[in-house]
Amino acid sequence: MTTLFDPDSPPTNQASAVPIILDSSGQLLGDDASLLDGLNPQQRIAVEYRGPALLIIAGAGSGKTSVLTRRVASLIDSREAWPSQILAITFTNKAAAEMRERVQALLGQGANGMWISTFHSSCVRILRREAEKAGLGANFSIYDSSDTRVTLKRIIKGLDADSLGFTPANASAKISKLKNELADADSYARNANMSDPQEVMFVEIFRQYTRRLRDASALDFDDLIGETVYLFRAFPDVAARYRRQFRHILVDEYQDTNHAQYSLIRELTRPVTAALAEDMEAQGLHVRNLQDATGAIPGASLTVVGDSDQSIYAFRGADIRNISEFERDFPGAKVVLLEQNYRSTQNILSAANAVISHNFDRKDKKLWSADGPGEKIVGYTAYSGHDEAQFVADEIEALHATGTAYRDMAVFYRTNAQTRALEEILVRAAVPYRVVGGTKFYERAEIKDALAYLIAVANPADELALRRILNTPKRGIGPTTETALLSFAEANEISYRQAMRDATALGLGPKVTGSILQFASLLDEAALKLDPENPAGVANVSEVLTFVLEQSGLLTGLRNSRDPQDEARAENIEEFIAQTKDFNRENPDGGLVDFLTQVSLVAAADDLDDESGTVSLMTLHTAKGLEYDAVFLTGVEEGLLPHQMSAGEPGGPAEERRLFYVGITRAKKRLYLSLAMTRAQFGDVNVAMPSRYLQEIPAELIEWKQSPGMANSRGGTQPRALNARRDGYGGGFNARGGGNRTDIPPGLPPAPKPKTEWANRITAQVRDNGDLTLEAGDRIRHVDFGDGRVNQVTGEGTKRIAHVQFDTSGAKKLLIKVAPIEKI
DNA sequence: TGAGCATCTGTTTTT
DNA sequence: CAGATGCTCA
Repeated sequence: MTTLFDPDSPPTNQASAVPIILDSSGQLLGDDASLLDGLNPQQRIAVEYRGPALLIIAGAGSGKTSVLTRRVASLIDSREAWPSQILAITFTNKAAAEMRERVQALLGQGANGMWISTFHSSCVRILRREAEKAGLGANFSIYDSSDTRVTLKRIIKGLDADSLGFTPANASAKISKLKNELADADSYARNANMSDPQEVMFVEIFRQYTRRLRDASALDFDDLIGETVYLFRAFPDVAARYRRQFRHILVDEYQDTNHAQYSLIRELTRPVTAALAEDMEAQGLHVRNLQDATGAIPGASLTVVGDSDQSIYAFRGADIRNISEFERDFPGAKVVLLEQNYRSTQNILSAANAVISHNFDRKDKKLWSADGPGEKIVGYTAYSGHDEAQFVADEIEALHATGTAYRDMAVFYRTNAQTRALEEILVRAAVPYRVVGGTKFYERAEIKDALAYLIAVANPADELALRRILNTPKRGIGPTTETALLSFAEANEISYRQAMRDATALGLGPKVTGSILQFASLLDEAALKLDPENPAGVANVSEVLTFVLEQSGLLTGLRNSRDPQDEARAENIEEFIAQTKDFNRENPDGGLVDFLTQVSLVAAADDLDDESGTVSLMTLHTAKGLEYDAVFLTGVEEGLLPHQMSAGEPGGPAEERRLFYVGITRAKKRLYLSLAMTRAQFGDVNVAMPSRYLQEIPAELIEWKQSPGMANSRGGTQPRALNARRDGYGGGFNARGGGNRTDIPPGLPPAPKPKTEWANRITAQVRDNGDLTLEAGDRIRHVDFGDGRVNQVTGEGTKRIAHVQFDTSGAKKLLIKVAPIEKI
């Protein structure tokens, strides 16, 4: 596509070898001065140091993004590198976009040609470009974890492997782990104990999985990295081209890289032999000014940034040794330590330091701030998850009232399941919020269906996509027909798609045969629209989408359905159409494959919208790299943080502690730690204990609004009476030992349980006060807060909000439509 | 073929 | 509790 390199007079290669501060012309100093503005001495070194390898140990909030962007800007500004010679790897696409923006702002000019992206995006870009050598079509599909699961499920079923204890989940975890170590089925088989039937079976599963993906011309997330490494290893000339191109490689969040990613970086930073350099020169790829005395091209200069205290992705294969042994890996590497924190108050940092110091086996590092102690950390022990949520909602409102914008607040939790209680209460309390990640837009069934149509058009070999939409919308092709097609394809060694075109030969009923043929030609017709030879011109993404939706009747089917949920699904699809139009506008040259790539690689944190005036809810993992004025860290309980599942794993509790540490250090001014004494899980209510990590925070840093002790003491204050109802577990918490959730407080009738009472449904759908109108002066009764007086009503239509002064529970905001209230 | 109902099972974090 | 699976019946 584009040239890999600015052909005219590439700058010198000296950058990677000679530590310079000043260019001979002296120009650097002048321009760089502004780039160094406001940096502390360590940060300056991190920006200015030049050499083959630099490790920046950047504590939380130590301004590493700023350092990284200035470093990139200074490389370009000083003409040590063209933008196209820089490869910067970030953790999320959002971080990449932000970095690009900031570099551009610093340079005041286009920094086009820089590769700033995630590992995965960079690899896709390389693999699509080199598809032929990699043995793939340039239109290869990218399988996400659910695609992997579906594929494995079929394999396991076919092999009857579930009897040996295999599930899609555990098989995919194991395969992923191996791929992160750059192992494949064959290399694994060589070392496996093949007298163990389970091992034999696993090898077979792995083999079939690999085969299916290859047949479908698909790669999973792990393959994207691994295949790129294999590509470089198998084709030294290809590797040489990229080594020649990327003279400066920067990797953020290095502590979370796994072995495959590490290997990729190693491949990219190797020198190019004199012979290969000459080959390139002969092909017109200029190398003269990159060569050293021997004619070789020295390895690219590598900068990595990380903090081993924030390593939280071991479960994904992240190897903390990549960073802890960096100096051994890259002898002569310069190490810079950034410890001064510009984000949080000292109280927050002291808590963070205290917690993390309980991890042994780490280099001691103490974050400090020049900004003073700040507010104390607020602790709260709730009676239940709902009570905790109510505390969060109340505090959010209080902060909002005193001037903190909603967008500057965030609520963190360990597991996605915890959002339920939080959402329910936040909706009722009319707090504008947004769940970051979680069930993502693209994971919705109807969107996956629409996507599968696009994938089937782009990559005819992708059997998975094809089978997903074979009978969506219903066209009378059931499982029987599906398998018939499958065995027909296998018997004749043709693709599934081709089998569909040849459906007449299957001898099925005329009706079914007709639908198959019609479906097949629908897809073929759509594919024709993308053919560059097509005289009508190549269709863009939204045109293709509109075409398949219309022809298949997917959207109209949903619109005409009488299932009320289908209305929302239709809206989602319309939203999806709108997104493809946006994509067309923003990427006039972008084709269908580009769109699908983008969709496959969006991360949870990517869709964070800074402009939105809403509170952000997210997992602790998603929170990495972000910061907020006020942070609510919820569910600080044994079993949740640290999570039960981590207990058995080596290094588990230490990693959970780092997770807690990451959460704490996101907070700039205020930090709230909350826990619940009982938590509803899987329909059960369990008694929870305060997290061990709480005790690691010096007591004087926390001000408990309700301490674990207070909440335990019998008849303790109950400032939030949420536990009063809800099928009984309210008064029952005193009965320790757990499990007795059916305790009915004496005096209450044996709960006839009205059907709308089932709590954990998004309230907006269950409870509906309809046309209930309230005005100032009305008295109301609330299920949890008791009686109160309406002071004011604001908002319109379904978003009307009552501001209520309760007799015993204080002032609250309530979303009238969904709040559990009645007029009295 | 597919809709509707009963049972069972899993229960972390994510590119 | 939610999602998946398996069963029966139209």
